[in-house]
Amino acid sequence: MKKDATTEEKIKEAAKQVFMAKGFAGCSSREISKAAGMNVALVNYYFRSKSQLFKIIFETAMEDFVTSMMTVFSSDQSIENKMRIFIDREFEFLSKHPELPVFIITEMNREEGCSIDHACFFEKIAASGIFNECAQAQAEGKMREINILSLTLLIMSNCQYPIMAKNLMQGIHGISDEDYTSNLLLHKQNVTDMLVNYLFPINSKTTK
Amino acid sequence: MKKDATTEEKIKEAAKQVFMAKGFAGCSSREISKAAGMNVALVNYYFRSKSQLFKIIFETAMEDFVTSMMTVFSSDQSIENKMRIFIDREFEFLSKHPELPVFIITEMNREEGCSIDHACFFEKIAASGIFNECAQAQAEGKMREINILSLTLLIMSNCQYPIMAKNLMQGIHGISDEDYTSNLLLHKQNVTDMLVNYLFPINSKTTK
DNA sequence: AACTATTTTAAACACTTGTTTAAAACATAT
DNA sequence: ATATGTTTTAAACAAGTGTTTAAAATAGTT
Repeated sequence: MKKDATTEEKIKEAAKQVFMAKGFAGCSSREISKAAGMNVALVNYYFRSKSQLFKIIFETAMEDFVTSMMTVFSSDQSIENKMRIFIDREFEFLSKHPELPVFIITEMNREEGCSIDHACFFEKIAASGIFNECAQAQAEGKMREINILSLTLLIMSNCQYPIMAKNLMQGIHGISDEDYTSNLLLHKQNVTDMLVNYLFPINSKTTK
Repeated sequence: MKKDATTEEKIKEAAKQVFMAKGFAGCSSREISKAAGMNVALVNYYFRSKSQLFKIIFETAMEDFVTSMMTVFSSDQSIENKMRIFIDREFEFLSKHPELPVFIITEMNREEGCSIDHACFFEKIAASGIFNECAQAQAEGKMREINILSLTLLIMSNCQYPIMAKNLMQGIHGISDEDYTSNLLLHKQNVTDMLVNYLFPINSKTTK
C-alpha cells in the first residue's frame, strides 16, 4: 500500500479526461475508476463524492482557461499586439485542449454547474486591467469604440467556436480531421485580419 | 382513452424541452414523462425506447437548425445582402431557441450522437448552391477570396457563440440576463459591420 | 350490448449508480 | 513482533434507470 499521492492523482487525471469528454451526467464513478485502474470506492475515499471530484476538475479547468488568457493581458505590448498574441495563444492552447470550451460552456449551462462559484476566476480577468486598457485605447482613438462585452464576444467567438463546432463543420463541409486542423491555421489568419481590420481601422491598411 | 395524437405529441414536446436543456445523458425517461404528464411506460409504447425518442428530437432540431438558414440562401439577393439577412435571421432565430446550438454541438460531439446520420441535413445546405454562389462572387472579385470553410466559420462563429456562451459572458462581465439580451442587439450590428468590412471591402466604406 | 382493438397504468424486472461498510492488505511506529 | 494508522478491496445497500408485462380503462366496430 503506497502512501504517496499516486492514487489520488491517477483518479484526478482519469476524471479530467472522462468528465471533459462526457460531462458530469455522461459518465459514472465506475467509469472514472476504471479509467484510473483503481477501485470505485476510492473516489469517495479520496474525494468524498463524485460531485466533489467534479468540482475540483471543473475549477482546474476554469483555472487553465483563464490562465491561458492572462499571460497576454499583463504583457507590455500595445493593445493591438496583445490581441494578435492572444489569438495566436488561444488557437494554440485550444488545439491542445479541444474539449475545454465545450466543457466549460455546457457545465456552466447546467443548473448544478451554476452553483459552483466562478466569480473568483472572472475577477482575475477584471483585475488584470485588460478591460480598462481597452477602454483607454478607445478613449485615445486607438481602437474602435464598441462596448467591452461586444469586444469580448467578437474576439472569443472567433477563437473558440471553430474548435467547439469541429464535428458540425466537418459534417457541413464533408472534410476529415486532418483537413479541418490544417484549415484552422489558415483560418486563424483570417480571424486576425478581420478583427484588426475592424477594431484598429487606422492601422489596418497593412493587412489589406 | 383518446385515440388522437395528443399523448405522442405531449411526450415529444416534453422531450424536446428536457433533452435540449439537459442533453441525452442528463435526463431520464421518467423526467420526460413527468414533464409530459404521462406514464413513463408510454415513452416505450410510442417511441420504443428513450434512444429512439432522442433520435427523433435531435433530427427535428437539426431540421430546424438548417431550415433557419435555408430561407436566405435561396432568395434573390446579392451575396452581401444575403449575409446581412442571414445574420439578422440567425440572431432572431437563436433568441427564440437559445439551447439549440449548444444542444447540436454537444450531442454531435457525443460518440452515440455521431451515429445519427446527419448527412441528409448537410446535403441540403450544399444543394442550396450557397457555397457555389460564394465561390462565384469571389471569382468575380465581389467578395474576399478566402476558403469556404473559413467563410462559414467567420459567419457562424459570430452568430452562434454569443448565444452559447451567455452564462460565461455574464460571469466575466458581471451582467444580468436583461442586460445581456439588450447588448446582443447592439452586438449584432458590430458583427454585421465587421463581417461586411472584411468580406466585402469594396462596399464596406459605407459602414465606416 | 358484446366483442375487439387500442391506450394507459402500475408494478415488476434486471441493471446501473453513488455511496457505505467491513475486512484485508499495507505502512509506520514502538 | 505487536500495535496502530492508512490504503485498498469487494461486497452490500438504497435509489434510480430503461424496459417489459399484464391488467385496467377506453375507444371503435358490429
